[in-house]
Amino acid sequence: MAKAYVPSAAEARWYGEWENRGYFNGAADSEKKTYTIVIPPPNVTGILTLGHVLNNTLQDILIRWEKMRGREVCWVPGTDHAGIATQSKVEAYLKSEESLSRYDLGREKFLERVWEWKEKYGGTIIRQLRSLGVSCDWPRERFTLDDNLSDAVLDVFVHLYKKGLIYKGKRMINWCPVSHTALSDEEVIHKSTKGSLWHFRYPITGTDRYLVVATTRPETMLGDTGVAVHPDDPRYSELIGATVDLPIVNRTIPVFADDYVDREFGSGVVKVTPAHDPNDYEMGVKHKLDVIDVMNPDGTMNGNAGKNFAGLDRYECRKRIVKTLEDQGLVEKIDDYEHQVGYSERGHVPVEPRLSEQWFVRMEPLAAPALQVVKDGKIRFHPDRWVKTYNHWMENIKDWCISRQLWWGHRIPAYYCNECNELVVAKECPKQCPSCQSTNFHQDEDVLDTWFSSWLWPFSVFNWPQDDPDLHRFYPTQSLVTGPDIIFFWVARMIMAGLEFTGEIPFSDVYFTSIIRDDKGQKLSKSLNNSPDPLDVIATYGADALRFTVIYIAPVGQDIRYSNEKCEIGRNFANKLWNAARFREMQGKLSDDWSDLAGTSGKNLRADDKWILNQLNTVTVSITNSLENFDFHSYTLELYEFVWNQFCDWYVESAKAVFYGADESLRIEVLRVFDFTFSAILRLIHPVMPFVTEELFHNLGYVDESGSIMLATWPTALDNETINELGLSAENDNMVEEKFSLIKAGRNLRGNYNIPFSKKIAYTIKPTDPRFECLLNSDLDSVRAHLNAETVVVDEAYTPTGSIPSGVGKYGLIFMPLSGAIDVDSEVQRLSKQRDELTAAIEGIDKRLANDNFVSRAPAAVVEREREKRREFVDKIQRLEGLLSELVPCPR
RNA sequence: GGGCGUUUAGUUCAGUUGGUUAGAACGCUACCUUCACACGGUAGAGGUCACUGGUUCGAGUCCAGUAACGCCCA
Repeated sequence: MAKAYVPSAAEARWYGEWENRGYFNGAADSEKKTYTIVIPPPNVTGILTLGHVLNNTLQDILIRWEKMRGREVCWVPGTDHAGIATQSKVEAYLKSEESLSRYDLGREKFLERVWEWKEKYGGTIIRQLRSLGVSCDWPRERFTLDDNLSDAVLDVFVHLYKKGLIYKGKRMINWCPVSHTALSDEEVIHKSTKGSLWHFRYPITGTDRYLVVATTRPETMLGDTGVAVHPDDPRYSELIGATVDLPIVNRTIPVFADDYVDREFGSGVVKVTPAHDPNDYEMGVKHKLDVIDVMNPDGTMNGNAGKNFAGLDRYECRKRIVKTLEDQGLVEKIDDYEHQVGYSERGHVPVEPRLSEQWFVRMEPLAAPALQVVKDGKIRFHPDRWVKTYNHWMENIKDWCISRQLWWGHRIPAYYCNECNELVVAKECPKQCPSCQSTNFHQDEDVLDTWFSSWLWPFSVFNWPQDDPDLHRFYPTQSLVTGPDIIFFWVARMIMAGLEFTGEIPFSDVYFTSIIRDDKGQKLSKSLNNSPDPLDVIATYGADALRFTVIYIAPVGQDIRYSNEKCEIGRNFANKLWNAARFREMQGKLSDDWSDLAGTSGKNLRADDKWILNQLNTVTVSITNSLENFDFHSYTLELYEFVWNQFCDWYVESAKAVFYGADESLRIEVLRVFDFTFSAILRLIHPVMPFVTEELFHNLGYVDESGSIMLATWPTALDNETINELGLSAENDNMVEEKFSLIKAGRNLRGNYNIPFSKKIAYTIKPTDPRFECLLNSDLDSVRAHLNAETVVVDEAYTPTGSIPSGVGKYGLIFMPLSGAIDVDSEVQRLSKQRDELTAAIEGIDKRLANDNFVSRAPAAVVEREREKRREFVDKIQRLEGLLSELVPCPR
């Protein structure tokens, strides 16, 4: 084996092998209980980001783990067609390559080009995911525009329409002036923006007075059709019913009262533009105001704006309006003003509220049952605080605008009769108009929001509504792993869709991942140039290292601060594991009976062997528990701690004493314990580090060429009978750990005199407890190894004569007899410091014990623990005093 | 404005239902290429647990308030 782990070799060797052997593929005809995950389908135009790394590693951990636990697993991968993103990308491509717009090509030709583009460049992310080692069921890969999935979309549309839950209507929607399409509320990002609050004077008709209106959007004044004040505002009450002369356009518009108006804001007078503001629209409907649309779809002004402004961009128009009003003396003042502006998620420009004809889904009836299943705990969120967010949105749910003025997507299955304009909603173009019997129809031009296909993903991937065996076996799915940013877009809607269309919850657990930021806490973004390419990271540190690190550094339910350097954590850990295996390989071939401990008795084991087995047992239970609770962070923390600080630091060193020793039968026993433990370690790590564990499982001979750790079983806790037979106990653990702590005290003595660890020296241990003495004598070799001692003498009657460096433990003392002179002053200082710390601790304990309230009210066990602690500290102090009294200054 | 979260060592974070002298990693200091590993070993320094008050025999942990930062919604 190489001196250090080389990830690229193992990665290249195993991924293709796993895939070829079909390990990733769920079998619908299997008898096993199933475990299914559907991937959050990444954008087909996307490339792998660290967010995907985190998300997919988590899913892979679950899948690999459940497979080892004996479930028939199926992880369905795929991509979504990402309507706006993909269409814009291809449009930009055609523009730059061929100077063609989509209109030049026409709908059909353009779509051909998008498909071509998708085949050529799309799905990069799917190929990249493989380098991460994910065990997706690739033959089941789906795309939201696949025939089956499209069919599901049409079915659902027709179903909801017939049920009266889909309607078409003229409403105020969010319009993206760049993409020229409607957006749902969820696609609008509110950003705090520095702007101005302009105060304009609107002359009151027939007087020389005026009303001051405050606005953040001067250009919309061209479409004003009213002015509103609060009904109880005494400043304006007499003007209600009057009119003002709208400047520039010279339109006479009414002053009316509406309690929507905030008297405190601005001047307390609101200009009302029903065509360009949702609240104004509501007021317009209520007060029967005219609706005058002054803008084109691209955000420029139209003819209604008047010839001086028509054709201008909305922001250019704003400047000119202000200028014009200033010239006319109609600007009262301009205040700086910071307010929330809605930006298009895709177009990155402010959205324009716009009145237009769109398709909507009535959400309230769908939300009610979806709210209930989460309330009932049938679907659990992790961390569960997201339930609050979910509930809040669901309880205040608004109708979903699902039509998009795009070409790339599922075209709305609505047909209009060319003769009488009758609307027919059906999966296919009707043969005959039900109203006028005409046979000529045209289909609605719009396509559906991409999420309208995504919300069906958990069952459409299994060919719903067809009667498919996969659907019966693998749906409902079990876990969903996704970002909290799409809880509304996707998670909530999937729950609604699952219940509405299949009558079942689509999954039972939802894990919301952390958001990855850079190490300064900034969001990763292309413009900041702070998003590392995961493929580069994998090339440098290895896929396992990246996987492990990302999980290890992810605090539960909080943002991750990531930097490439942090991947050293995972790389070093993989290397540590590798070298532990390498050490084992040097000791000869694998034990024949490594897979269990049958026939082994505690009589044949050393205390250290019992200790590591008990630790393994504990960590196995604990890790399994962490995974069951979706606590991935703890999972990696516990693995790291156990492998590094327990197994490698203590057990491997302890085993060396036996491996390099003369007792052949003991050697066989210890090798077996080592092999048993290490095989469990590899299996426990496998879900998060699939490559190195597979490589080592083979290198050490746990499986032959044709086998795989993927097919190995997940370690479980030993039963009580075995535990008793092996003599595992907390008492033994405690003794062993006290031994380790005395060893550390011994090493510390070495450090104090700058004696390198490589130099073998003599130690004497004076046990103060017969059990401890017995423990030491039963395995002195390992103590010698841990101390790198020439000799270790255990002598219960030992009395130091003269000044000898020493350390104190719970069950004994350790001495480092030196031939040369010792530094008495520093010895005195060191031991006194320890004594003083203990004295202080005892003072604290005495204070507690002197308190009657503590003694009478605290649980007896707690009080007893304090007393026990006190005894221990007093003992230690006595020993320290004894040692101190022996230290005599050397004559100088 | 409403909601959610965070604040513990220089840095990034653990810290179970309140109960040892509050832990780890990285970084730092000293020593060490010893026979698995310098992607390593050994030892060490480093913390009035954001602040104020409360509950309690006992608070990093529970409660209330304050501050700062972050996210979501309006």
